[in-house]
Amino acid sequence: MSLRIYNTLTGEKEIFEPIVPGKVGIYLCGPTVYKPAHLGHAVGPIIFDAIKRYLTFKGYRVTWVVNVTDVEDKLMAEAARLGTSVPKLARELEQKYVESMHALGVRTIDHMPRASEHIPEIITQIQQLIAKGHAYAVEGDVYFDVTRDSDYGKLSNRKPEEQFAGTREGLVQGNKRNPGDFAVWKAAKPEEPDDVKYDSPWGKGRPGWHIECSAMSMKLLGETFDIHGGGLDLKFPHHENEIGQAECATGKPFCKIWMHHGLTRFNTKKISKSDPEFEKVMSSLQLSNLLKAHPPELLRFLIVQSHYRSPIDFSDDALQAAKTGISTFYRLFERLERTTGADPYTATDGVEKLSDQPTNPAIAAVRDSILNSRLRFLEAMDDDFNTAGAIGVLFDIAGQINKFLDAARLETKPDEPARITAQAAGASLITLGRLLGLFLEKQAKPALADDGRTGKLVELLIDVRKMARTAKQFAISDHIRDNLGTIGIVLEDSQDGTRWRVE
RNA sequence: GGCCGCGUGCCCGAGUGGACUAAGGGAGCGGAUUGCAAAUCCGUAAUUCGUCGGUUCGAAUCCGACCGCGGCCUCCA
Repeated sequence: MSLRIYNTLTGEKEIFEPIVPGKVGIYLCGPTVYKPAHLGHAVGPIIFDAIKRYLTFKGYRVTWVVNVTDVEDKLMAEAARLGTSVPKLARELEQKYVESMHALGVRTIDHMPRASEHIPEIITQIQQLIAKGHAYAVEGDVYFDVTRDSDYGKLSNRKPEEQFAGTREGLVQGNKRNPGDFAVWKAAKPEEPDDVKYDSPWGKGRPGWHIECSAMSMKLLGETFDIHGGGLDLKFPHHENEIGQAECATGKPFCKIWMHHGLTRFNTKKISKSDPEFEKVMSSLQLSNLLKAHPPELLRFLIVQSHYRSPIDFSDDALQAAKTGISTFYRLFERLERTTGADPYTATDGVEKLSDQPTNPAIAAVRDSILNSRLRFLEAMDDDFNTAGAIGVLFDIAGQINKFLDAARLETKPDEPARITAQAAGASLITLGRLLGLFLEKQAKPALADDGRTGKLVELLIDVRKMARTAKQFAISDHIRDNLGTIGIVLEDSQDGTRWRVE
């Protein structure tokens, strides 16, 4: 089965064939670092991290680039408002962004180029555009001429001449030849700070919003590369303009596949900067706040649980449901460690490594069933990175392992072949999950904050409760369990004794 | 006004012409297990995929109309 990817450019799922066999170049539009990142900013990185993991698993050598736009009008305004400088603000927010991404398991980015460090490349590209008649300079500004680009609009299916008649408010014409033209270079104004004024053939100024992506992607990935991604809201104008600039400058196709992910919604609405509720909603959706309130893996799970092209409705209910769901895996991993004596997070050999030698039917059944699920997982991923379908398979596997463990009773009945099977099954599950960036490392279990004595006290209570149960003094035993429950200590009785955990 | 997308059980969410007698999760209910719970396992819900038509031997899947929701049209991940 071959990998198919939905390409916005053609509107179809296409069989993926890299430009250079065995190698894949990916560019994802990263943040403009002028405000703290919110949940929506994590969607692209999370799904592309999973995409890179999967492509790497399939044997491709992948180079993944995420830009940082650190010279831009909004940044200047925000820096002025905060009484700080643009570079200082940009570095601060970039640092926070990188930390958040790392916490979320996004660890496969190869390059994070900054716009401010690619001014020469940007200027070169603008010069190419001017030389070929695709851009023109007016009073220190340089504009891209959309009328000189015959297939401008092919990504978003727009024709510039038809575009502006019914638009909400007429476009500002200014010095532009056509209303649809856009700036590739902006002249500096005298009152602007010196650290955002760059020398250029057109005087001091700074790049327009789209040009940094064309310049940096081509520098790192070549003039034509495989995959360009970003949020659906960037399709027009940002990506359309990138294509225009890049292809007019080089005369070559810019990017083969365009992938756009869905937007995060809150109260069934997109988180939009023009929303009057924006600021209020923002603080609750700010990544740094969310990451303080919830395990990062939960947020990742929530995002990867729906298909990347669908919008994600974020709510406390959704978060709670995801939390309950993912705990199925955590419980299973604990159970595996308990019953096999091996930490599934460090295991490597999955069930596919178990021999086909005739063995007992239960072992053969769980092995075959997991092997089959593994295939379904890969099929889902091959179908336009259907992470939602893939997670469904993960739940199936967890059920299969639990069932096997229920039957094998390893807690009370040592059985080496069954133990090895359980261990391998767990490794298979974790390995597949890691293709989605899940189960990267063991979750810190909620624990009692103390010097160890409280734990001993809990053990003592469990011991007393056991005496009560033996004597059928259930009022006493239930009193102990119920009241420990109210302070977040959950008791679970089983054949091999009573376990407790903190919630 | 133009362009694009979506509408699947109580909720979320896969599936996009025949292997669908429509994954999976959450909630609910029933059962196994348990002294009772918890955890785990098993079972249970859409004769139906917004509505109405059409194409087809066959449609949740393709086409058309309509209804509803959302996105973009130079702030956006």
